[in-house]
Amino acid sequence: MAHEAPGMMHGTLDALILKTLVTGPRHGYAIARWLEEATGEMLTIEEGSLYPALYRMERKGWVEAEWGMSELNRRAKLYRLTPRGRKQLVAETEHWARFAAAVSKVLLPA
Amino acid sequence: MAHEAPGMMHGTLDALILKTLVTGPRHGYAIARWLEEATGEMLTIEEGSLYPALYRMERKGWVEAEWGMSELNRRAKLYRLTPRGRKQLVAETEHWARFAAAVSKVLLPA
DNA sequence: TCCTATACCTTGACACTCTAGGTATCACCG
DNA sequence: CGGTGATACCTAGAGTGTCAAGGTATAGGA
Repeated sequence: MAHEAPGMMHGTLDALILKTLVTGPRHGYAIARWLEEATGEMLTIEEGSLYPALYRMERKGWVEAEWGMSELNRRAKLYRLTPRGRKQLVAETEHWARFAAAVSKVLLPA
Repeated sequence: MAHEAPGMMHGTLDALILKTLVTGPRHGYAIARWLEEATGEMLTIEEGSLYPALYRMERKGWVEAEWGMSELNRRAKLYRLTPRGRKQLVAETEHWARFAAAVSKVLLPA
């Protein structure tokens, strides 16, 4: 649903996408569906954010793309995590944990 | 310190600033210092983000400014939370809690 | 006198997200 | 057969917020 404020995903999108790929290669559309499903529609990736993010991460060497077939036998571009992507995910996860803890400490009543 | 990645504050800055003001009026510089101190240097507000954020929130009616004196008896612009600012803080805090929970659920090991 | 801390301000670049369009294929249903 | 909705990808442009890097001014201490 994402009746959320625009820009809500800012900063965490890469990590979320990378995380989606740890269990194996996935195509873009599946990444978006999986994330929605996994968070009960709480988090939604707009396609206008998703694809640019994937290209960005491909340029950085965090993921690799290859044309293939989806589960429904349709043309799809499959993204696979690279070793560097794995390292990046670890780093971003750690950063998220510390950042979230700090913000929560300030924002949420003790 | 803020050896953090650029853009880290994205989205949460307003809420953090508003929260800083619940205990009473503060001037910009004090807001930045307080937040650093409260998070053990984990979160830092760059001045180039802080002041624009305050003007933004003033325009939106979340805070009100008034020239006065700092604790050190220096000219300082004191910001005070308005009722609308208080409401905004509640909303943003709730949003943060749900957002952080969703992201953590995906990112952090169960 | 010089330096540091206090306190505020602004410009411009940068990065990311989102809106809002678009293409093509396939399955299903009337 | 035509229409519709889901799948799957793509892109241009706008909007926005954050940041880097400059700047001003004053007060106090060395």
